[in-house]
Amino acid sequence: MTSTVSTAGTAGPAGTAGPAGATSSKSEQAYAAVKASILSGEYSPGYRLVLAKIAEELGFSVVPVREAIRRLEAENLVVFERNVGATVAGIDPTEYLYTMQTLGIVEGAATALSAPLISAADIARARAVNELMRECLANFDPVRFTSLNRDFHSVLFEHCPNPHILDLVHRGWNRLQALRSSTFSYVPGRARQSVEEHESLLRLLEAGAPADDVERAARAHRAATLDAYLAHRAPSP
Amino acid sequence: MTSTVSTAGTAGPAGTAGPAGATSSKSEQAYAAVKASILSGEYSPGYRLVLAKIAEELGFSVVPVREAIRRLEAENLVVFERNVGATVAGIDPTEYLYTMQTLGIVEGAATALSAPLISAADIARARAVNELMRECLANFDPVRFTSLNRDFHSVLFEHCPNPHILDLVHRGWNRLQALRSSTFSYVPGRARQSVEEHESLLRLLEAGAPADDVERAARAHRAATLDAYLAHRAPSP
DNA sequence: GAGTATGAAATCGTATACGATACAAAACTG
DNA sequence: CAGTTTTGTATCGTATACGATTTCATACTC
Repeated sequence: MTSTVSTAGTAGPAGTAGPAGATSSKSEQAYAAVKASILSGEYSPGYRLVLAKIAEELGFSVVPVREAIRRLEAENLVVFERNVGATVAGIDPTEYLYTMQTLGIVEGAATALSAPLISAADIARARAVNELMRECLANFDPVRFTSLNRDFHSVLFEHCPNPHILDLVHRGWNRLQALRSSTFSYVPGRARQSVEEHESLLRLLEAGAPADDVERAARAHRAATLDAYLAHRAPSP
Repeated sequence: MTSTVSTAGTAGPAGTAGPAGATSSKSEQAYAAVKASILSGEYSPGYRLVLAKIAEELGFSVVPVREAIRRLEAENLVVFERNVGATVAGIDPTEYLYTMQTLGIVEGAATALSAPLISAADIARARAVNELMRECLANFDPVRFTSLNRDFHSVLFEHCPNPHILDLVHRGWNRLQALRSSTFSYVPGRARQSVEEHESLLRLLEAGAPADDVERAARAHRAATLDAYLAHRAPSP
């Protein structure tokens, strides 16, 4: 591998095209950079993404940056307005509802499809994460709690054999992460209940429950979070 | 009326869809034009999309065309290869499986969410379409059958109040349409069975069945099509 | 003659340039 | 002084240009 290309090598060009090996294009890099900034929170919701500015920061021209941003738009991480500009997708209760509902559906399916492929080691791993979440409850650490929450669920759906579904799940999680929905949807009593539901889910998986049951449970888990948020916020018109 | 294209499915950026006649940007136009060509079958799977050529045809420069194509790539309607070019997404049994499975999930959910909003008139409309499909069976008209099939299901999920889910459903259908999966998945006995399942679905809706039942039925309907295809093709390794 | 270097053509990726649009502030008018 | 017009600036949208990469055909070596 290390051997540089140099002259045409006899080495079979067969399918190398290593996804990682090939230096990524600038639009790829820009995409990765901006996405990372959004997910990390450096660019918070509402942040104005000025093409020229980002291009300058990265040392690229605006063209690849524009492409990157439109790609992020397709993932609903930024909002683009014609002749005005792009901003990091912001919080909106309705959108939150849509996103949570959609994620509940695709994540439920992904988890159900993963279920038969989850090993005892996976479950142990997830349980360990869940215990750390329990600690966060005591320490009042919602940021870490949210991060661990994603880790927990990742273990449950990561074996999903259908990449399309998996992609949708990741998009949903990314969107929530970009919205920084942690502080937003961190309803007092809910977090504790969530941890308990996680444990139930794990027991269901350990018992080799039918896919249908797993799906229902996973979906209900998310619906409960959504409902808690809605109830928490409903009183005020 | 002939056009089944349904402009939905990933509407313009920022959900504009501005009917106010705001002239769309060239990249919008290019997007719409190329998308239409793919869905209509003018550009079949495997067709090579050369930027300069399309740009010339439309009278634009390559930049907006490139943007349009990358957007279509995000919808899985075209495949882009670095430094090589774009081609219309082709048929691949595995991809077909992934797509059908995913569509089954999101369409099932969309239909279930629509159910309470479907009127008697909607059902009558759907039933009329289904009768036309029955005629196609006699006339051996798989192309029209497939087109009507989309119309039928559109009636059932179009009231879905969650636009994210609706968008995913449209994407799935578009992808199948681009793949021209009709000829591909038109398994002899299956079409007739499909029409009967449609009738069952309508009766379920008329009876005001619980959302869960509707969802299960809609999903099973699609799974049955997929299974028929798999069984039809399975014998040969 | 099989397989490998070499070169030319096609196409993409990105930079730069400029016109178009939108928003805001200043100037004007009654 | 309120409302309207004008002007200015920031930013986007698209065209054009050129270097980079791939691909294919050709010539070459053993």
